[in-house]
Amino acid sequence: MIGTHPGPLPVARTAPHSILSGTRLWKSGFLSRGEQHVLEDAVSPVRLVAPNIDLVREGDRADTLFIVTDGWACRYTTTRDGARQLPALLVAGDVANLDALMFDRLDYGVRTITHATIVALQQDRALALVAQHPGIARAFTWLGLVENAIQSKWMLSIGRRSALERLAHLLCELSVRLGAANDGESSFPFPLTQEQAGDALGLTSVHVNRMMQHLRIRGLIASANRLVTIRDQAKMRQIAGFDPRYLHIAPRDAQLAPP
Amino acid sequence: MIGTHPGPLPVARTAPHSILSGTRLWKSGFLSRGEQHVLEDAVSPVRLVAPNIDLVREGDRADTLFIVTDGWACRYTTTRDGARQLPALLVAGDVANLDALMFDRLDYGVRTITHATIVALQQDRALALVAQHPGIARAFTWLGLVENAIQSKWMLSIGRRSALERLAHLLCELSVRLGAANDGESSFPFPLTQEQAGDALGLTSVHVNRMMQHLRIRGLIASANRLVTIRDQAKMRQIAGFDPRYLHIAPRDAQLAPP
DNA sequence: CGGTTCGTTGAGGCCCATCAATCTATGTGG
DNA sequence: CCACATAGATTGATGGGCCTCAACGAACCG
Repeated sequence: MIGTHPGPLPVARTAPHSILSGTRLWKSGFLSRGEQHVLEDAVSPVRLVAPNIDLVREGDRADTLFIVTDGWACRYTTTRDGARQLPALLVAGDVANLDALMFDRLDYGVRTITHATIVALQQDRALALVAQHPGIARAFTWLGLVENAIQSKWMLSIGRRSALERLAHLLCELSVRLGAANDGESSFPFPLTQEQAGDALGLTSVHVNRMMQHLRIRGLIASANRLVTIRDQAKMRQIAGFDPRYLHIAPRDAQLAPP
Repeated sequence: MIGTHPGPLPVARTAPHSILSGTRLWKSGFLSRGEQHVLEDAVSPVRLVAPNIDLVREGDRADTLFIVTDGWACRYTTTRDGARQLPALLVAGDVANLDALMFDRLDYGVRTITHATIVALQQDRALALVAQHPGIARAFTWLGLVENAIQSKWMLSIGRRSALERLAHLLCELSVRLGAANDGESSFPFPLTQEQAGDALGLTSVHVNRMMQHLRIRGLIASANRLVTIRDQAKMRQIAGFDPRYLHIAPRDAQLAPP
């Protein structure tokens, strides 16, 4: 569904067809080859999940980490009166619920957006791996820190940017995270319902619709059957105030990973 | 300025007057006594900082972790046109910039709010400690995960709650984080300027002012010289939709910490 | 005591929510 | 293959929550 990531940075490849290559854990560059194998072995068989299925519900016990290997999912939180906010969009390669590593209860839910392939990792096994393999430990904490950085930027968007800027910022972010071309034009899948986009941006679906039109009419984007193409990267980033560094796509010392 | 935290949960005390006891790293319960000493030794001498001083500016190199041992500080981010959003408020015991552990550049700034006492930890020393001491590693990643959870809740507030609910939620959160009494009334220092509160909540200072009055007139809070008291916890939590579990004040296995 | 920061209050307006209707696309069963 | 159902996109009208601008009061401080 979502193509595998060719990846802008050439990561030392190991087993090219392993289920977890392409994962952010891998791309972090912290895993030795041995650790990669150990992790592959610890993980559950791949599971295919239909759209709009909860992997975890808000407040559920959390004895399993989920890794999204294909498709889209999201974390979601809700207020008592049913309003929904997505703290994170999860694309191929993302770990859905890092907290499950150390918490026994999640205060958010995880739900698929598209058809998705999911791999599970039991909490106790993950903890054991983290204790025994420094590279795995580092990869996990690195992921946590990156998520933190992304969330901070989302807060800035939701708290201080206009609806148009917010939407533009999200599209710029996804363009980079999905590894779409960074020059001139860039196309990437965007399977979100306008309602889901609104839940990510703190807006209503109606207003997302109007802002999308705004961007379309201005010739900044085009969109057709769940695919968005940014026609003018420079202008979009200008509107959004987007600077991709916060995504930490290239970790500080990916090249320095132990052999 | 801000009192030391007696702490609602009885943590196994070690050196009672050590500079880092009272810190969330300590309270995490993951540090063995030896690790506590090692950490104490690795840390810079205490530094007193005046209000409104940047410890790190946005985009600065980040070779130092800062731990707030007394007073208040905040992380801040800004848009190109100067709007400010605080992704986090930092009170006594918080680590200001966990990311400095693995990133070489921060995409947010850290600034004091009140007079504060700060302790610094060099990145390379921190990394060495994390590599050698599993308890220290676990404490750091646990802290990162908790910060994640708090940020998610803030996003929900900013994205989906009304101004009144947002403010109420923040006050409820601070009441718990500061260890104020949880029954009936609870008083705690609130040194934020209304403008700073607005920057935390995604509001203007004017509107924060109006919402504070709203809460005051309804008899829900009282505030005088930088001190807030919540008069009716139950009703405040009701308004805010506040459930303290996301703060993870008591870590899952604090009691299980190695001796 | 003058300056500066912060809190308070008012008037006016805009951005986005709300409500509601229509249109389109996709799928389903007969 | 069509009738129908359903989910999602689109459009319009209306209103309100919060912002903006501006002025004034209050507290703090050298």
